[in-house]
Amino acid sequence: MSEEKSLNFIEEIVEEDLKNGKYPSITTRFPPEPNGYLHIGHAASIWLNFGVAKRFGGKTNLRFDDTNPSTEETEYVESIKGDVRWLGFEWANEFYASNYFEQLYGFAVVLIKKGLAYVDDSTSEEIAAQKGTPTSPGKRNSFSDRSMDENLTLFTDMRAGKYADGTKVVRAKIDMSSPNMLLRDPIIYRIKHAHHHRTGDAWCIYPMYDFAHGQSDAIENITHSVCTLEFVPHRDLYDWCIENLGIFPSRQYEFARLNMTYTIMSKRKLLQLVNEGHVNGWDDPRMSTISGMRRRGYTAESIREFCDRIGVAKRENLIDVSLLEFCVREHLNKIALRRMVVFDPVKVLITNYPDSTELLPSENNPEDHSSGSREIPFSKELYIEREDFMEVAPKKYFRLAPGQMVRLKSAYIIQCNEVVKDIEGNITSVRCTYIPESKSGSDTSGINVKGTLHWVSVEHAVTAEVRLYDRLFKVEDVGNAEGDFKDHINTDSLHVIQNAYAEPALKNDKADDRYQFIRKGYFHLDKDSTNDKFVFNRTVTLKDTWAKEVKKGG
RNA sequence: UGCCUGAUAGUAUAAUGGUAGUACGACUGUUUUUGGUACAGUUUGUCUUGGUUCGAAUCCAGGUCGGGCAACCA
Repeated sequence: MSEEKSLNFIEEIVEEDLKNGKYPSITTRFPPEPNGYLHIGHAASIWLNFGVAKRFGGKTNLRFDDTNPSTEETEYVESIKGDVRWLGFEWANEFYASNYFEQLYGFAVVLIKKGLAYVDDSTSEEIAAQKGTPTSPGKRNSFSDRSMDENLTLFTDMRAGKYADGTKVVRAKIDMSSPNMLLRDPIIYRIKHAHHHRTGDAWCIYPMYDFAHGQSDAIENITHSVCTLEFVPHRDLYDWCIENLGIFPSRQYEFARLNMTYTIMSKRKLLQLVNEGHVNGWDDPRMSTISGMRRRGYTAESIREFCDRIGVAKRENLIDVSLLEFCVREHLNKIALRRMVVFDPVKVLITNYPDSTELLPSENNPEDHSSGSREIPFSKELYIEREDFMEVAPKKYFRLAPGQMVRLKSAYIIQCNEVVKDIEGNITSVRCTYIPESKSGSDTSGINVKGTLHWVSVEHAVTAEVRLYDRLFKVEDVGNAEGDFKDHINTDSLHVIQNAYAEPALKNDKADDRYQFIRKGYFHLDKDSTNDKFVFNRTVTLKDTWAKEVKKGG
């Protein structure tokens, strides 16, 4: 399969560790904080963590890093589980850092007893000031001299709820002059009288990330703890805790997080878009969330393929969103059912066609003959796309124009004879004649035309709402653009067509189907659809070389 | 001013002292009842200066540029 494909640097480390017998088998984990919905960047992390374990016969835990009760909610836990499953991954265990609160508390006691932690009554401003700066060392305060017994008592009282938020913290006693700021006696426990989504009000002190993550890894015997580059400076502290606690030696490795053009990859900013109404919820099809992409019609397979193609490395990157679009087109091309839908209609009257209806067969997917075919009603009154007719056509325009011939997909060749306009000069319909011998499948006309158009019979058309999406931001590198990221929002990212005209076959299709509206793009039924109203989201357009040609021309 | 970290076509990623390759993009062309798909081809790269070596993207030294580090966030 992908056996010849070279290993990424994480996989190389794993292969080496396995070969050396450092571990008999490996365990990884995906550790989201349940404070928001997962986005495409998380998908890359999920793919990495689950993928590496799978490739080397190991397992992966799903662990919720829920050590900050004020931002976390059960709703997020549920959405995260749904997203991971939808992406196609199965976790060996579902764990929560909050499961370990008692053990973590015990670890802090161990540190206090070893003289490696103390209770500090300073304010956060004082603590920050005493830390020094990256270029000048910090200074310990007098609280660091408290006796072990006093620290133990104070810590017990903190847990018992005797103190208000912010009045005391526990700090690890490491090195106030370390060049690594994180080692300057970092805070490991703080007081928070807040309701936790799992432990309720059982606790009023909560461990900090740095005192929870590595220990949780160790408790679960995680061999390779993979995280993003911003945690590199945390690794010293991660190792310090493991070493001084004498627990399972999990190791942390870092890779560069995914950045994508025209996209934000920050839960905080995504939350802002939701809360301030710039989008309609976390699963708005314009969002880079997994749920948004799913609703838009992306397939899990195409997202996995994308992750596979972008690879894993340590250098900062900005991946072109067009690669993601390529991946989804590639997959959808193979599975999507072809349908004809006219967005902006112009009426075509075939003057020499009888007043009757004929059923014409058409393939559901030329890439997959097993998908069969359907029958499309054809009659003398049709809709075609307004942009497929021009009264005065440029040279390379292969579509309908006075005197010009085109093929109607799966039907006949027609020729335009006359343009009908209203008093204001707007084109209201086009009068054509058809070539009876040119019927698809039994064409004896000998005529070759360059253009093929999609169409819908007026009498048989069903209407549907179609939602067309554009990128949410106007600048490539939103994360590094000048000013507030909201200044760069594309206010024209949603275009709704209330009444598109679709061939009747669309009525019978199942909600989970993927469609290609011929010449228009890939579409997916939206959850807003009802029994009498269809709503389709455009997942992605087709590649459009004609549009490019037009742009070049003028 | 300190520490950590990175640098290969436009964008990603491979080559782990021995032919700089792949994908996407861009550009040509062929096929096509989707200006889609498929197929063929073209295009563009080792940050820099030295050093080690028969041989350096790879090892060493200096420089340049980018990212990160002083939350009771994760």
